[in-house]
Amino acid sequence: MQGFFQRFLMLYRPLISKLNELLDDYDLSYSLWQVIFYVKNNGPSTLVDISGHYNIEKPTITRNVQRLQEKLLLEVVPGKDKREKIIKLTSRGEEIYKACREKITELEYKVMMDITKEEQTAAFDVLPKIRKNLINIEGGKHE
Amino acid sequence: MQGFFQRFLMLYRPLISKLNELLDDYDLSYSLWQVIFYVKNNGPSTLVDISGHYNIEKPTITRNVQRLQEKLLLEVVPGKDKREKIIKLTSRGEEIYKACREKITELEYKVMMDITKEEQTAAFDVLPKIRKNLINIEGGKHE
DNA sequence: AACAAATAGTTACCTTAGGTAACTAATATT
DNA sequence: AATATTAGTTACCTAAGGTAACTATTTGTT
Repeated sequence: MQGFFQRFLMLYRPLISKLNELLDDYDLSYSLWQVIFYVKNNGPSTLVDISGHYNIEKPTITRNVQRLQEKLLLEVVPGKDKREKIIKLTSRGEEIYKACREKITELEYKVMMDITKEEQTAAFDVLPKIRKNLINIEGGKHE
Repeated sequence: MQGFFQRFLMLYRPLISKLNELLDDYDLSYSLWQVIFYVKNNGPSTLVDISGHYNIEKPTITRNVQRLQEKLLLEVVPGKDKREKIIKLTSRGEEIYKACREKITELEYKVMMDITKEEQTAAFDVLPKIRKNLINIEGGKHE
């Protein structure tokens, strides 16, 4: 399947910029959206949870959480373990989540219009498999 | 097909970092590789060709071409139209291309091992369709 | 209980990959 | 000939991420 990565990566830039454009209406970017998305779908979380899930370093998440706090979309409460901070959506955060979720789903729908259900499903299933394989190979760094 | 973008973007970071790791052995990064790849597959090209193909602004391509020239992988000759510069692979560039191409194909193979031929093909075909749809929607900027 | 090791989060600073505005030189258009 | 467009460049900016080194708390170990 030579050329798969090429095709994959040719989609990345148009997609991320379309999403950023869409999210810009809510004063967000995809990297901020990811945090909201995680907290919405996994419940109140720590920084380490989010960092681990996306494989993004803690300082980056710290910054993004801080920015979302300033926008009043997240609130942070101390955990029982006093080192931890528990990150939650505010009600404003919930609203924005819903609005963005709808817009994104709508875009997903539009962009898939002319693609058969079977192909959609295949692609949908393939992506996480590739990811898993890639991560398993990846002895590169963590040895 | 809600969640497709999410799955897509969860693959991006591991993939690009794996590729950068691989290309680092040849003192390249994916953004430099893209230029080599284009010139190899489309023949001697101008900066505008490359910029247009990847939808990346000219200054970025200028820089990447300059870096590849320093590495002696590309050479640049003036075009008939004297505004243009024609960008070609050097023989060293051809060699590096071949070596990287092999490594990348090998990785593509590994990462697809446990995926049926049908699913592979479906995913392979779907990606450019989505890209096309996305770009057609995208009145966002160029109006 | 006391102390060493690990963990959560932060701060300061760096890197990569890209973009914008404004320019020069050359070619096309009127 | 004068004007507009195009190819490429330069200087400067931005977004998104990383690393190293730090503090404050747990957790484990003796």
